[in-house]
Amino acid sequence: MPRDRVTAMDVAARAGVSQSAVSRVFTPGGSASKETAAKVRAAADALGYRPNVLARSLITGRSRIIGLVVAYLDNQFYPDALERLSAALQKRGYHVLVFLANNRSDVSEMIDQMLDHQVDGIIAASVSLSNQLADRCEAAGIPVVLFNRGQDNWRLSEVTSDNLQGAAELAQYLVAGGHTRIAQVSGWLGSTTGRDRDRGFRDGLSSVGADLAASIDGRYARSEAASAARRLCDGPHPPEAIFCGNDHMAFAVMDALRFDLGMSIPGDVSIVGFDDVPMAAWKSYDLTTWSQPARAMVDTTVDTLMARIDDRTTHPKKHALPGRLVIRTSARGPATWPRPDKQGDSHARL
Amino acid sequence: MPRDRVTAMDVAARAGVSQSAVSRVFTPGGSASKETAAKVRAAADALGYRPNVLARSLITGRSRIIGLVVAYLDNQFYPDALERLSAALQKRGYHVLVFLANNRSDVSEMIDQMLDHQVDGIIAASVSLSNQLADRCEAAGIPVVLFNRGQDNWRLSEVTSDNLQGAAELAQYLVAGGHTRIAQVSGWLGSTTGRDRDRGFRDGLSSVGADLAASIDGRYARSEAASAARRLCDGPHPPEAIFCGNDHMAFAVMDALRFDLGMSIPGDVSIVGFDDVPMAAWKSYDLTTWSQPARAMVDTTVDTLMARIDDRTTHPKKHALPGRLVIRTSARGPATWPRPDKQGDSHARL
DNA sequence: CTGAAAGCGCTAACAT
DNA sequence: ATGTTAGCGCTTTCAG
Repeated sequence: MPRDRVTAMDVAARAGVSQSAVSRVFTPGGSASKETAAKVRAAADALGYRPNVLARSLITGRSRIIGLVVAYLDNQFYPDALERLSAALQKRGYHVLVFLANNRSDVSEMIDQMLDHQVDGIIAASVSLSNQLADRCEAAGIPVVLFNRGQDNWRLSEVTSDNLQGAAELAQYLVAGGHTRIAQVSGWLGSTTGRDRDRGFRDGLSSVGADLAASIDGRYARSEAASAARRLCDGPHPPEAIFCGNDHMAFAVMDALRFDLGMSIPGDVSIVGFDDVPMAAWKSYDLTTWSQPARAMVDTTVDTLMARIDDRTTHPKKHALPGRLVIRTSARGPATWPRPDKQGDSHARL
Repeated sequence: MPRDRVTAMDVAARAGVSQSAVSRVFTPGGSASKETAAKVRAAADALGYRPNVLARSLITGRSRIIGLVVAYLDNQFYPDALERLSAALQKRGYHVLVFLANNRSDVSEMIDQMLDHQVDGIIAASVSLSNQLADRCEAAGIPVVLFNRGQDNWRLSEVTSDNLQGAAELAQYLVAGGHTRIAQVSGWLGSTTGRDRDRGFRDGLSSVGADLAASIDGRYARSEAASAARRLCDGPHPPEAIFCGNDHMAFAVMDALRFDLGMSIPGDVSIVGFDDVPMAAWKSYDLTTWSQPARAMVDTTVDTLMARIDDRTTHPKKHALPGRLVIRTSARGPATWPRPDKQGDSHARL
């Protein structure tokens, strides 16, 4: 029944001031005398008044809402990122309108709906935008930042970790660990992260005179990764090590090898992943992996977005943040790491 | 630069009709002749017009936004639920404003902000609302439904699974499997789900003449569950079986027992969980558990919410949906299950 | 500092 | 079926 919200008008009447006075008191930059403010506040409290954000947004043209598209939530990296993003945004007074682009649901449609809702900015996690879509956002003056996904598009900001470097170091680590036949269950090669990690891994191998024995695209999916692993290892010459394009697939690979093929890890085969999701530290997997700096990635994403919201002339920027190798027990490794010369390098950079 | 959105006015001018004609064409129930509609559509397309949802909501008083509060996302049950809820809501033309009540961040604050945004309804997953908060929502005329959490509050709708029944059947299953010393790492006893499962499990044991050897509150947290498991099993008389208040804790318990205490599952001890999250089927855990009907819970939640949005006089309702035992290998079980008499029962009910 | 007045972009009577 | 006229609840000139 109570469809009668209390409005600024009601408060004004009770406080004996004009409605615009009420508005001023509730507007950050508003100028009002101490007395007026006090009267208004009292009346507002008594009535339980809260400004209608919709009306405010309609005028100011800023909704303080950020649209967030996420592709999937079964890879623990994303719930984790979502949690952090939401917290960071909330701290800055923004709210999050989420869209899950699960299967083949139309990202284009979602972007349109976000635009309809006058979002102040858009974060696309692990989904890519067509040029056309990017245009539409730009036309609407809405900044977009890609999270954990790149794009050959100068209009869009993006935040990733240094996938090339990470995959390369994993490759070197495996070689240093004495592995010869090395295979890969790559991330989806249709995505920039998948391609970059693939590229980085191959380059890393060549940099130490090794090369890739076999590679199958696991498409970041558990079932595909599992079957890839079985195909890779069920032959006469199974690999000694497998690099997985992300942790999520690495878990599937480990399960398949251990329980379907009865192999031991790292006894029969070493496994490394990419991301360092919380589960990678669970003893059942204890996965050696590359840690993507989730916290820094989120902070950078939010900073970048805010900068562009506050100043539309700011240019889009691409960030590739540094990660680090996290050594656990799923892969046989060298006695010491980082290798001495590397150590020197990183000192030199300080 | 393009801060100049195209409005219904622009479209009207170009189409040579009134602005309200434009509105009618874009309003579901609007009456407009085929010709007008065509002209308007053409003009709108040419201009790239899309109605401003904010302005619309301001008038209609309905934002088509649902506020969703989630406590944590590290338990896979919730990302999963979020994904389903978001999809179900989207299908009905609603959007989701998410709030993560991670630590002790104020749920009250979040509810207020949702109210400020004129959400049409609120879903609270795994968080409880004080009576005061419930009042505030009711005063604003916003229906609330609790997901996977109950409350002694007649004003709030709630959707859970039949926690009592589920925990009871798990208890009976363990006893039938020949376990004598049975312990529990309970869900957080400060929550209704935690208490119901605890109650159900104890009742289930007594129903077959058994009782609980030990119980520690794991508070739905991984680390607490792990240490509880160690305390439970590190003594002279370790239990033969442990019931965990949810799968998330069960994984922690299994890891702790296997890797810290070197125990075998189910050789040394049987473990059962509650939820049947996707990970429970992973071979590393292969957890016997109670399947909460996530899909049905989500559908019921959305239906309930929609019903109350469309008709404010609808009374809040409490639903406890049926789940089912999922037998895997983490617990020693009886040769056959369901027990014959049970079988008869369920047939009788058809 | 404060009130009056003009909208933000749209929907919903109300006439025609 | 369509145009005209009021607003939704608020911010923001503009006078004073």
